[in-house]
Amino acid sequence: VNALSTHAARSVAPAHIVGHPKLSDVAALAGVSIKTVSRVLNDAPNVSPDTARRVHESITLLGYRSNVIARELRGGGLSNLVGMVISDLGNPFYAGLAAGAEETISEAGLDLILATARDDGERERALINSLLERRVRGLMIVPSGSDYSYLHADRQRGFSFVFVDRPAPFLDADTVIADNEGGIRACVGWLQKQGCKRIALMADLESIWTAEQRIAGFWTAAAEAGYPRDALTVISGVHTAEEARERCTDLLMGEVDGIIAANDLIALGVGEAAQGREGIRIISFDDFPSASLLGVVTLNHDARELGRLAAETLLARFENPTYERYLTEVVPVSLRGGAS
Amino acid sequence: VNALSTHAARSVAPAHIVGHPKLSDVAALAGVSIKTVSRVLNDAPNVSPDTARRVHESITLLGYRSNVIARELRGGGLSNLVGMVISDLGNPFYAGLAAGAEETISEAGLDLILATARDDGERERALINSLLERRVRGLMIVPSGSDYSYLHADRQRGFSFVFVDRPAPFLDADTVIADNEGGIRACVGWLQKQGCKRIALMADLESIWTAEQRIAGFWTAAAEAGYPRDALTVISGVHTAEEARERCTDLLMGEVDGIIAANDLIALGVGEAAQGREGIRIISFDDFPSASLLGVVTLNHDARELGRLAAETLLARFENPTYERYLTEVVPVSLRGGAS
DNA sequence: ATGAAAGCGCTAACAC
DNA sequence: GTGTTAGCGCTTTCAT
Repeated sequence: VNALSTHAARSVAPAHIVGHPKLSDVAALAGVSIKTVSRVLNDAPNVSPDTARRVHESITLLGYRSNVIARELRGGGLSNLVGMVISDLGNPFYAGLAAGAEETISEAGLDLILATARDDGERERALINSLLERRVRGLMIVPSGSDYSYLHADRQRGFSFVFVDRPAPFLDADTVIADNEGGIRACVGWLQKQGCKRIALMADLESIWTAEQRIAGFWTAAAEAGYPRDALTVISGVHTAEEARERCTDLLMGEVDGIIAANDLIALGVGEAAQGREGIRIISFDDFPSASLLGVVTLNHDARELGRLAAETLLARFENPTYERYLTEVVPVSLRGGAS
Repeated sequence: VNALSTHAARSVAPAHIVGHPKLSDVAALAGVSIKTVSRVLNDAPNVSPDTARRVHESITLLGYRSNVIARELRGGGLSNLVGMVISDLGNPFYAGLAAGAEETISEAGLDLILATARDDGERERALINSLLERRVRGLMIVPSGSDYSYLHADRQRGFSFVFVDRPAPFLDADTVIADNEGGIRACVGWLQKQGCKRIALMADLESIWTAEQRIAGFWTAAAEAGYPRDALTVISGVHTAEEARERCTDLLMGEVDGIIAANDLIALGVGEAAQGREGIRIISFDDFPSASLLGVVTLNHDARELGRLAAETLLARFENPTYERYLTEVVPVSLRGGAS
């Protein structure tokens, strides 16, 4: 798919030109020069009230709409668009991320342009390039790719990137991630406190950084907690709620008495599969709406909040685009509802 | 909030200029004219292989990125951006709508720019105007406003709009909506078949068109089905799952034995409140992930599908922007899993 | 095979 | 208070 690539729009019918009136049309109708119209539009001083009125009349009469493309070009090239690349809007976690980011971005008077990479590194790269060509003001990315060195020059040049949820391999840039290891440690701790003897982690594709981190964290935390190796199970490569439910039956057959769901989708599947089963504890890394209903305990890992934080980090970076210290914010996560 | 309005970006720090190299920089380095570079970029004929190579080298050396803003301006003004205005990304229904639309739009080689109006008519109007000023190719709107006559001129001019989920008051334009009345009739029918004697509808704010439609449909369908007026309850103004849960306790106290949730959020709240209660049937207009788990039956009202359909309608409209017949597609909804 | 000039719609600098 | 000129980065005539 070459979506979003430079000339991608060719695949769609040629744009029938929409006849927007321009400054000169307004000027002609009002009997003034285009500069005067421009002044009126920008409430610049030195316009006689009478002229201003005439211009305004012509504007509404013609249905004139200022052309941001032209203004931005003239103004030096940077748009007030901010790009965001996520993997999938259908996933509540990423939708929440986008919602939080959009909120903060629009409060700052900027617009968000959203694209979904579907965990496809190739597609993601095309999307990012296209966004860059559109001269967006900055970019928030939930990386799906494996090498971001191609963005080095842009970053050096003062273009602002923030990577969210996962760091960018081979690129030093601002990053906002959750404390995956700490979160998993909290999960393990909670299960242990509940008296679980044999515990399992179910995680997404290991190619996804967060999954890999959480798996690694699980081994470490479980060992530290004193669980013997043969009391531990890890099931990975689970990408949908449906798959989670299916893979879960194996666990439930076994002697596992505690399960950690590494994300919301998995928690949904595991929660459903374990409905009505006694003596099995379930905890989810991500927070999600129907968790309590399913009897699933969660961490306070909130997508919307993460999105807001990412956007704030980007806005902060705008103030100092070429400052060479890139920061990685690690958002702590703990059991929802506070301590213990 | 004047987010997305013409000069909104002023609220953020002035853009430090990101020094993107331009065509002339590449040309200078390669020792050719800018026209030649342009030719290479557009794989135009009549460029000697040797020159092409030199140009390509310069491009990568400088990290040149073509400027879409400039190209679009030159090319006549229409971008390959498609705008979408929804009420809230945090609501799974709208997120699904956006996901479906994004999929279809990006398959057509266009990009989606997403904005959220938060059910605020004022904000929505500002967003739409801003998108229009950015010369997006077309616009998909889930309307929150009460009067769209201000878009009349743009539509006449050949600008493409598609309204989704709700029609646009005072504007004749392409529209994609669900069969709200038919859906509610199916809900009532199902409850009746289950033997429910006293049924209730819980709906969103009546100011929202879909809520109002579903309420009206409820009265009609229930009457047709032979329910006496005093066997019917309507609770409206319920905007979140939390509210739905709270308002539900009243119903559960009463003799109601069948509840229709007019949307997914309400279904979630009602479903939770009714957990473990015997002898009460619940059916939801919207389909949603954990429905079966909650013991909630749903219609096959799928947001993603609706989003795809909206995008397809827009793409079709692009082919014939000034064709004066605007169509309203009413998507039928029925009990999920087929008949009866 | 390559280049010079004009212009997309707008705004900034300087006239008047 | 108002108009003229130039130019943002690019593509499109039209020359050469």
